[in-house]
Amino acid sequence: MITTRQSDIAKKLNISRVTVSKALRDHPDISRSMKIKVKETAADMGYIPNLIAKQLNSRKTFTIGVVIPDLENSFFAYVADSIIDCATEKGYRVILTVSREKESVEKENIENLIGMRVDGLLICISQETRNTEVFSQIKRMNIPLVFFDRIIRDNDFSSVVFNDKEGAIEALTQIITSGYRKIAHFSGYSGISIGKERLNGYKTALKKHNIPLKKEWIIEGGFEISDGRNAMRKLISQGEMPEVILAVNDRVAMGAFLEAKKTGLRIPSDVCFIYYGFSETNNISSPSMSVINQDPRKLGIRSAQILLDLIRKKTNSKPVREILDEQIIWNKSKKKL
Amino acid sequence: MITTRQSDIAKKLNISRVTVSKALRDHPDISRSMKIKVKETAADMGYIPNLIAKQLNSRKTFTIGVVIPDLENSFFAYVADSIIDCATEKGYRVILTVSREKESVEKENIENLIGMRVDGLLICISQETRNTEVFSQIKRMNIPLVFFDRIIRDNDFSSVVFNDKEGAIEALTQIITSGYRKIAHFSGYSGISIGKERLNGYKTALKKHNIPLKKEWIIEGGFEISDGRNAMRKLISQGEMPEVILAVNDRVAMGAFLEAKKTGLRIPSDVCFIYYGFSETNNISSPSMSVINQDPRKLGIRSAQILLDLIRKKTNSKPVREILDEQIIWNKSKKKL
DNA sequence: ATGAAAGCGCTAACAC
DNA sequence: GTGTTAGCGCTTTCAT
Repeated sequence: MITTRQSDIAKKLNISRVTVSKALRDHPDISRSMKIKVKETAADMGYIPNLIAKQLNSRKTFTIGVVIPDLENSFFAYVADSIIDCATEKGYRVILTVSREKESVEKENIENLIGMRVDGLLICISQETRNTEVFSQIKRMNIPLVFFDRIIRDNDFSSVVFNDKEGAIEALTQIITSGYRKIAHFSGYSGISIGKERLNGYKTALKKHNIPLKKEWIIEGGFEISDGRNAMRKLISQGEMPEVILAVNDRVAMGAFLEAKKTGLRIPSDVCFIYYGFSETNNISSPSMSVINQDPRKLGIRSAQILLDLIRKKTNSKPVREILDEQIIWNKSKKKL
Repeated sequence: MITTRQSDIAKKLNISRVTVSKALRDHPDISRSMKIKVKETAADMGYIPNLIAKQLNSRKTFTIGVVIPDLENSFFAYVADSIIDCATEKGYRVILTVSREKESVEKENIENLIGMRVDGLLICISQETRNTEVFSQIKRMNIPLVFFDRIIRDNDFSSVVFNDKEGAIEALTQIITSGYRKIAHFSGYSGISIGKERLNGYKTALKKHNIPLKKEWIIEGGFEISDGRNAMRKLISQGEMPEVILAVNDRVAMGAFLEAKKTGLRIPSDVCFIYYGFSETNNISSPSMSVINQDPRKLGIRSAQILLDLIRKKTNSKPVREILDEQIIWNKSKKKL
């Protein structure tokens, strides 16, 4: 790679490299005419400042490091997009890393980002993550960090998450007061926080309205389309069908939806769906399903804002814990739900 | 931010910083016992090497810069994901920037990445991009660059693109030989390369089978869902309906599909759809549409591979121009198409 | 086997 | 106004 340095400009103009440095940064020391001369030659020579060198002595990189579990998941793609948007607007770059839901990869990514001396970290932990040693080190090193969407317990970092439990309670309350009482839940794994909270919301809502839990109607599995299909098959094989199915995420809902259609069930008259997700994933299912909408852009933007405030010390060191509300988007066919 | 430096380790052990540097890198100069001692204290002190400093004097960053038009577009999200995957595997980081289809933002991003002295660039130009001055500079600076998905004409950079024209010809030929002759095209803008090439393929395919072009059946517009809806409305208002519609991308197809359903058209018996896109976008439309499948992962991986080969001089400087084939995924309801 | 000196490209502090 | 000196954290000679 061929680059022009300040010293090259200095040599060409027969002046000191410091003069060049100052002139380029509009330092008041330098005369107007000299500034113009320097800037013109810099442009002529295609000078592009070496940020690495700048960073080394300012100990600021204007870069934030992001760790997400998976970019193919469009929820996270939207989050990443809005983080980049927000960061870029404020003059920060983004190094994006993907953990593939593996704790070990996550750890590598984080250490790598710290090695790059990013000014702050935005992390959504993997489903596997148990060991919190890395995070203690981050605390010790005093690196600004904001967890988003998923959090580790017992920490004093800032975080931004959705109000999972409340979402289910609100949605199911409305459904129940509309007269439905036969409600099943495809819950993913209740091992990870997201699964647990949503299941928790489901149970709480039913209890609140004195609807007894039916164990067969809480079907665990995974978080993928195939898991939704399996859950639906299992449900159908059991005989009695619910009127409403609450799915833990969009992919499970999709799988269940497709399987239901395949089996000849009419939607929404035989059974209808509501799921945790975000509106953009629901574009083409027909008839459309209802959504407990968790807006990824809101999540990304708030996380980035909080981190940047932390970096710029606009916040005192007390951790900010933000809980975002979801909106419920009802299926357009108002007949059902 | 509190960091441990090599000099801190040196001080603690009462040895020179150079010894520390060498010990950490397993330099043959240093004795086994000293290496162990140094590494242990480094670990104890939570030492994480400063890559910025390393980069400054090696003039290698092990970082590649990526510019994409939009991460909310799941096609590009998949591309980005696979680029990150491929780069990470080979020990490279990725700085991801988004141009939002704006030429000016794209230029800023590129200059920023060069400022960061990335080892190479992976660029998908915005729809607006006309001025190629930045790219000439990149050439002058001798920075490895690979264009993907969209290219600028008359350049000697490497590139990876899909065989747009050929895709339409192959798909339409099969459709025509199955007996269909009434085929419309929702073409986006024919101003940008992608629109032009696909339109070109459509025209060529019809000509090849002696089907006269109907101007009213080539409907321009944009590339979004709303544009698909508009195109469909326009088509319907014109009276005569085609049997098959070739859409320029998934969003246009989606809009057209939804509008057709809304109007009461039966799919696929009244009209059916085939579009440029990738299979994951077609999960839930029902009945499903056919796809001229352009696999974003293939695109991302090949681009990254070519760039990394370029960076590591495995390729001589001759530009590599790769054209990827698409696979046609037919609608499952074999009745139509 | 260990260390002193010099330098990567830039900037802050201090002369002249 | 302009230039000199020193240093950011690390590595690469080259002495000892």
